[in-house]
Amino acid sequence: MLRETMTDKAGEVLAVRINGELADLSSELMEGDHLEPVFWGDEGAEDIYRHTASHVMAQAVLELFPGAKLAIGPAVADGFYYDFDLPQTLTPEDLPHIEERMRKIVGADLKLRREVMGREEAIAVFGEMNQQYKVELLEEMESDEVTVYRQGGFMDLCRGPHLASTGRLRHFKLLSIAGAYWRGDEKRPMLQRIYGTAFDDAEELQKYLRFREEAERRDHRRLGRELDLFSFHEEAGPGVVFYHPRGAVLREIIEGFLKEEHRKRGYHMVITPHLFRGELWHTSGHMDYYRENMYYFEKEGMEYVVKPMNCPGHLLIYKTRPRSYRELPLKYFELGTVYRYERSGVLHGLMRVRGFTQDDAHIICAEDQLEEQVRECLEFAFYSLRTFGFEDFDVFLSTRPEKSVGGDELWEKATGALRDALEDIKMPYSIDPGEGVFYGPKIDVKLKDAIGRSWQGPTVQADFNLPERFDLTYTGPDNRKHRPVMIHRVVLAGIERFYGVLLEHYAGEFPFWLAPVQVVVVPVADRHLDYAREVEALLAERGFRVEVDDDRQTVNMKIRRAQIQKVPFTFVVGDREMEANTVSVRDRSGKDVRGVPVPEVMARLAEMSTERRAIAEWRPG
RNA sequence: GCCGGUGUAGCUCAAUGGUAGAGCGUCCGCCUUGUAAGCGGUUGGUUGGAGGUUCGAUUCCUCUCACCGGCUCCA
Repeated sequence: MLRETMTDKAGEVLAVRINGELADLSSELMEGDHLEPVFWGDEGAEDIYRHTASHVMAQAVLELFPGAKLAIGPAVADGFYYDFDLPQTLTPEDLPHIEERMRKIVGADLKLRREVMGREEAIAVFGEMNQQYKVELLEEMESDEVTVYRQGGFMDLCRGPHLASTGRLRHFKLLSIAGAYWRGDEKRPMLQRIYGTAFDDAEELQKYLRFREEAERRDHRRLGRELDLFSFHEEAGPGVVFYHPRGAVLREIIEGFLKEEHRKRGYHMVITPHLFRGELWHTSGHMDYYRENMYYFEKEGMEYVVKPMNCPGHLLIYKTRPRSYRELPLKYFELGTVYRYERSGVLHGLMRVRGFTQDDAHIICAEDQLEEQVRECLEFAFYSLRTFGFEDFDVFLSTRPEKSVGGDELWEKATGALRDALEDIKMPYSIDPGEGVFYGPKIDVKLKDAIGRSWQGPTVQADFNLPERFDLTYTGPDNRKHRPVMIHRVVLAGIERFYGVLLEHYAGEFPFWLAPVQVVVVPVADRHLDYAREVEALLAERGFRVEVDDDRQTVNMKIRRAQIQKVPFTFVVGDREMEANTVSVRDRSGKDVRGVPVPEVMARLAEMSTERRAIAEWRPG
């Protein structure tokens, strides 16, 4: 029946949809069922394909390591994995062997057969096979019937659906081995996870593998070293960043942008200390809800905390005098450096550090101003991200977490305001249940970089709790005291992380306005050095970041060095240029234009710079 | 923090239970250079750290630190 329906493309059909539900190709049909074929590329097809690949891998592992116990093995975003409890530890050298065995299983073209089984029976069967993890899963299941899939001598507890046979699997690759806790719980046994990926199309697999190489090429840790931007030091401890001169320049540009844009929008810049008494953190609730992330110590019998957040400091400033409703919304902005303890295994270059600076602001306003303020924050955030070259975003609304302060009513009010603001600007979003901060719900913006990866970006958090804890008030038009609400928000968020994302986004090839070194002037021979210096001085006077490569090296070598350093423009100056007061402009793409008059060069560069244009090429014009 | 891996010159990487090596870089010469590597020489290491086994350890063992891939957590 199915065969006939699928006609000549039958060989390509991976599964079917019966009345909209994905199902095996071998499913039995009922009268009146609506049937759709599922091809590679259709929604859900990848998951089915990779899930089958994970079964084949499990079979291979079981054959190679007879004592293996199976945990779970789902399809994930870019592939699949399977967790095993093995009598021995795997090494990367094992992967090719497992792959080879997988190919054998694929070659044998084993049918995957679905079978419905009583839960008790399944517990007995898997118990017999010493598959205690499967037994544990079964014991927690609700329904009396479960499904298993068999292929050859291999059997796995599985909901399906699957490909019809192992022979249907075309292109796959095992990628890495990692540790993973049983059910993600660190109190449970550590299992060995094998990651892999699978595609029906060879070209797509190649594309994915190239994507991984590209990601490696863009790795900010590598670029940070190659471009001499920043470093980490074992003797200074992990998770704290040292910015080199060039790296500090880029950071200054980012911070300069932030200061300017905040000023334009009516924020007041403040500066608060890094070390406070513990008392303040008890008032704020951090000591109860954030303690495990904080650095604190005692001196002369007094408890001190290295600030993990900037909010309490800003509230102290608010409280220095009585406030009027006329002052609201009051917006305090700080490039606030905070320190948070992160478990040693989670640190990752600039993306996850222990000391970082946030572009942090706290907006204290009346309740009826909340929604508009949230909206302004979002607009500010999107404007900033676009300026830095990010165009694609995903937005999430995170609701009340388990550990939290404040009553239900406050949480509902705050969550409602965030939702309304999002709907107001017609920004599509999804809900992240329980992912809010302990003092309030939040909006998270994730940004997509040049190769499609998602990164945590701006957050906007509504907070009805801290104003209460700190007893914030303002005098209303009615001459009575009112309780303000506050917004915590960051635009680029942790500057370190944003810096890392930016580096990877551009693969170190920054647009002109962001490049740490914008121009290298290359004199052809010694006699052109003075002229090169003149050009350098002219550019530097206008605020451009320029260097002369005065090394006694060939022009080729000096150009090569500038190119490797990803400097946007190289100006070559020799006899002809010196004579005519011009430079020859070479951009990063390798294009060069000879004999451009210096005034023209200056004007063009100024344009690129002040407009913060996302380019660094010399276009004819 | 946990599981696994890695740690050799500034960088990329060799080597081996018996004197630790290459390329690039550094530095010094020569070359005076026209759009991605000119030539020659020179320098460079307590093999992450501490202990142990051994006649002898960079290699084997223990502890420790950092990093990498994950788990978990987050800006």
